[in-house]
Amino acid sequence: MVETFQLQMNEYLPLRDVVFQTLRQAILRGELKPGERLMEIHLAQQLGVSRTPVREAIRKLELEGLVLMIPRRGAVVAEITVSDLEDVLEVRMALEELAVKHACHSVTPGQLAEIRRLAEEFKNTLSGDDVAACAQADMRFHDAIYEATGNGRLVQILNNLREQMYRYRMEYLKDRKSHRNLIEEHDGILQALESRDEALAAQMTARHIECQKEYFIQMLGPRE
Amino acid sequence: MVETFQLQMNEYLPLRDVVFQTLRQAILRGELKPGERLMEIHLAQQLGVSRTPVREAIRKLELEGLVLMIPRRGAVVAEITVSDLEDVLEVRMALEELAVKHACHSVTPGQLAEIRRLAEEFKNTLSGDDVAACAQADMRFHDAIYEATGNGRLVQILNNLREQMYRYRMEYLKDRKSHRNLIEEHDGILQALESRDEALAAQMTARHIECQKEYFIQMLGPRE
DNA sequence: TGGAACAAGATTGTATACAAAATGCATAGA
DNA sequence: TCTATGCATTTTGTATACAATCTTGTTCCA
Repeated sequence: MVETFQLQMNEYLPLRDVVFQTLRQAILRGELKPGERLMEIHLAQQLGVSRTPVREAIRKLELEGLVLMIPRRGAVVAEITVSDLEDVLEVRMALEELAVKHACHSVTPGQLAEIRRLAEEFKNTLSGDDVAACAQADMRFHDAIYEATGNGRLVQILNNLREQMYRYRMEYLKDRKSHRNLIEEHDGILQALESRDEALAAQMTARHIECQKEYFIQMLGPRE
Repeated sequence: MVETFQLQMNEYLPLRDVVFQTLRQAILRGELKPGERLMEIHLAQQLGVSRTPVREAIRKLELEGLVLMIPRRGAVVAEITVSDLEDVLEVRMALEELAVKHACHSVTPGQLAEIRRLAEEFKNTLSGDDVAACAQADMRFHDAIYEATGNGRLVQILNNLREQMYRYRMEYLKDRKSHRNLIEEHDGILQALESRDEALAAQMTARHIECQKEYFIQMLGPRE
């Protein structure tokens, strides 16, 4: 099985960053599967670069937890167990609640309008078939809320936690049965933000995460 | 000004990891100051290794946000502003509360005994003069609580957030006026855990963080 | 047939080499 | 004196080289 992920050299970026992003996406999207070994020479040849940028990219993936380093054996794509996923979701729940509560009193009218627009945009993508576009739109909606907190560190951690679950979110979005709930949940969060009701916003957000959690666990439970 | 941080090659670890930990500590402890450039050859020579492990270490520091990469100019130690510190503390507050509440119902009697022992040990170190030892003991006390949650991701993030503030915590611990409060706060948390009172535990933890926050802000406020 | 020992190949860890870019200084000209 | 230009130096980005280690497969012996 020969994977073929291409480097996209749009702008001038160091190769290591391009390789990092390429490998990162390949892992998060499941093109590189858990347990698979990342061998430097092979990756380098496939991407048309030398080992050096590949190694540096792997160092970053290592810190992010996406690959596991085994000394003198190299990197393997990290497994994600149900238990890992539950751990991540528990932290995410706490931080998403923090974010939305914070946003309730820090969001500007302009940001609120943007969030409203993004919620609408998300609804529109759901009617289409492009799951990746849905994921993008969903991400932008939530990002707008994160940004409204003005807490850069919170934004960074939440982004990271969300991306840990990219694969599973895609499955969730593919399932049309979840669409109705998603729209309602986003609307709920939006309304809570508009009325600046912290408690309600937290509650809506918690439900939003909880629904995903149940789906993931149901999806993964039987397998492992 | 010639910095002299030595590599400590206790066990067999890849050089890149030794370099990473060495540079990381040097930054967190303030030996490498914000704004300072990290030049590969110099660091390599100083540490007695080649550029390769140094570069790989820098890639990890970059992802962690401890250094800032400027393309074709290299790495500089990231600035930490008061605002950054407040951001970190806000996230930490939420996650410390999550951890202690979780621990309230997941801590085993054995773990509780260990936490009690570590609280005692912390008190003992406070009577001495070794600030680093105090920091260690404090860390172990909190780690034991984190571990009691059984949530590996939460442990990892909390550890990381705590280390972001290493420098400032040291100042806090040096100030003998804070000792009395610290002991009381730890006792409060311990008692809440023993009675498995989630609300009280969260409240005690919040106060613990809040005190540190006030100290840090008071300390840094005038300067920047 | 089973297992241990050894050898060949593959892979990582580290060092070094080389090219491209950025910086800084010196010098020339207005 | 001030500015601009060009050259030398420094530094990064990438590639390659070499050694240490691990894996694997084969052979030999019990």
